Amino acid sequence: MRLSKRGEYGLRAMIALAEPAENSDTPQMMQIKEISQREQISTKFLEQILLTLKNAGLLHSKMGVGGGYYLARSAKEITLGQIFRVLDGPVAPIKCVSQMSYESCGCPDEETCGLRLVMGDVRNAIVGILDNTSLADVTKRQDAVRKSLGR
Amino acid sequence: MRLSKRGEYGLRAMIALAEPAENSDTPQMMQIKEISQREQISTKFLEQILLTLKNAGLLHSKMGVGGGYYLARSAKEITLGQIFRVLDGPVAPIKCVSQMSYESCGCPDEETCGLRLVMGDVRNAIVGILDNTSLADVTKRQDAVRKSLGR
DNA sequence: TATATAGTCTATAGTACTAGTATACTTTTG
DNA sequence: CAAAAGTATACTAGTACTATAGACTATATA
Repeated sequence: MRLSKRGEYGLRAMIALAEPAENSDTPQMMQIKEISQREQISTKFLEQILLTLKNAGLLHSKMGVGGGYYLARSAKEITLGQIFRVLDGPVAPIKCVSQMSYESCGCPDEETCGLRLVMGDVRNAIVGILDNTSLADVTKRQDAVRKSLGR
Repeated sequence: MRLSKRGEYGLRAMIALAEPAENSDTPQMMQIKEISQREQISTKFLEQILLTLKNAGLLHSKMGVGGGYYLARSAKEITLGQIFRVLDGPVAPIKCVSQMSYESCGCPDEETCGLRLVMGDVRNAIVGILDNTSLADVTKRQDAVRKSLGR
């Protein structure tokens, strides 16, 4: 039940982009290098990931001097589920319970397959979290933890 | 967030072994071939999987004529989580939230890492299902579905 | 005790995926 | 025009996945 490195880095980068800048309430524009240094990610690998996210419509970018990446929509409107699916594919642990990309798993009787029933529950649990957590929710939660730690 | 074929086949086989035989309440002994035919799994691949499960103490076996595999404990005492971990390793989507095999994920500040907080929730949701669902629960549920379909 | 049955064990092979590297663009600003 | 910054592909080393093969060991029973 693993999140790939692409997924992990992509999610971390998106969260970083969602964090409000020092003196502003609006999400910031950041360069690949800034993010890769801050999150300890290979710059070249991160380039690919951000490009994928851009082509999927979750990020916008500006080329040239003073350019960088920024969120395509507000942090409230981008969920972790959207990001995850772009980078790691379907959320479902097994194809026969995937809503977005169903495929039969070849078991003798899908309707009464016990594994399918349970994995459906697992899918729903994961989707329930990822699709109902926005980037804004994440940064809010980070702030709450920081405050509770007195930082 | 994928279940491997090994995990899928292993879980399906264990569920099959947990299904009460026609005229008895006790779990049955089944041969590899029976299971592989019924569940449409390559026999040779299934051999390996059942062996792994046996070496992990979840199955017992009897060699020779009239032999086969049977559950090491009652279906009530074997959870899907136990089977999953033997075949697919840790349940956690990311190492830094794994209880059974924790490892730092190298992010700058683990304590306030938003991704870690959310993935912790995901882990708990999955574990909550897999560790609280026994093979007996699965077969019971299958029966309920069969009945509701009038079979 | 011979024989068929059934599980055990180890090796290996093809394929796909992962996690990057490398390189050569294109666009924008000053 | 030069430098900064993103775009686009191609490539690669390593690992994991999904098996397949073959020889071996234990058991029942005729």
